[in-house]
Amino acid sequence: MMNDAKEILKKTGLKFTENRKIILQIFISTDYALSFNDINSVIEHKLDKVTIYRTLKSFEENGIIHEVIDGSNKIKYALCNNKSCSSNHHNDSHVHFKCNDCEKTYCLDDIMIPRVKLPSDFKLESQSVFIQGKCEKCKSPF
Amino acid sequence: MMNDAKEILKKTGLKFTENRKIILQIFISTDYALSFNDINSVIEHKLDKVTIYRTLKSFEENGIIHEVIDGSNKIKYALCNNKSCSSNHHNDSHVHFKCNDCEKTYCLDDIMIPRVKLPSDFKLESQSVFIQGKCEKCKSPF
DNA sequence: AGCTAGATGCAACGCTATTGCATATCTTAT
DNA sequence: ATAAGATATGCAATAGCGTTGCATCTAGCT
Repeated sequence: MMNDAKEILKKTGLKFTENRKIILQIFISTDYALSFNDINSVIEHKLDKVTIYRTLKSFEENGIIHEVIDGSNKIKYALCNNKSCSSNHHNDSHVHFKCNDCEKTYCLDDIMIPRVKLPSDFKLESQSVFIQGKCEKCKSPF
Repeated sequence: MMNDAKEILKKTGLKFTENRKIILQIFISTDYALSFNDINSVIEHKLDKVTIYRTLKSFEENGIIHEVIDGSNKIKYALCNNKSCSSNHHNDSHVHFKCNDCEKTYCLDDIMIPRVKLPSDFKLESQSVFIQGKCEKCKSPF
């Protein structure tokens, strides 16, 4: 079972601490990208903010989560479901969808990204697609 | 000649001031997206920062520039070359390219964006493609 | 020239995120 | 099980980006 916090942390060599378990489990049980504030609310401000920020950084550096860009001007992170994420390189070239109503941003890992043909003076290294719209819950008023 | 600051401002109904002319001309003569700091450097800190921020906001609200999301967690703006931008709505669904070396972000207005097929529970409202790599200058070491 | 809405500048503030340092905790070796 | 070393945590302070309130100034009209 890959979605076990302890297993995931063990693989990275990071120390297994209560705080990290708590934060990682929030990621595991959430299907959208999380900001500092999202996490802080869930844990009801019980951890120091520096701890949260540093935890997120170290998770990212160890290939557990990746940064999600959604124009909110806040750093958001989501679990790396892709096995090819590592400490050196994130393979996060997938579709990100942000709901304009609830502001939640989802990783759509399963959607194929069509290749864009660039002018020859640009060298492509990674490509992601960012879509805005309405998510299922916000689409219908019920 | 559409690239005349006075002409552009006249169309919006915004007052034509020296500050706005200066800032708008920076956009006209730059081919990549500009942050507050980019602008502030060019004008050598001669304007109050509030003025710059408010100028950018009003330019955006009047369809002159649009926000460019490039993961820098700073607001960047670029000229709306698309005629369909207005005070109500920006038609900025085009490719953005960010150079991982020089950090400059370009709007590639001429590149066609391939449509992505979304799961049926998401409703698409706008789509942009964000590419990272190396720009011409940074690609070759000369 | 004078009037008025809108533009500007200054001061203060709020929020996000980071750094330095002292203390606490995990992990490994004994 | 314990001690030692490496790493994680918390507190205080700080930096950077962006905004708001308010007083003053100016563009553009009559």
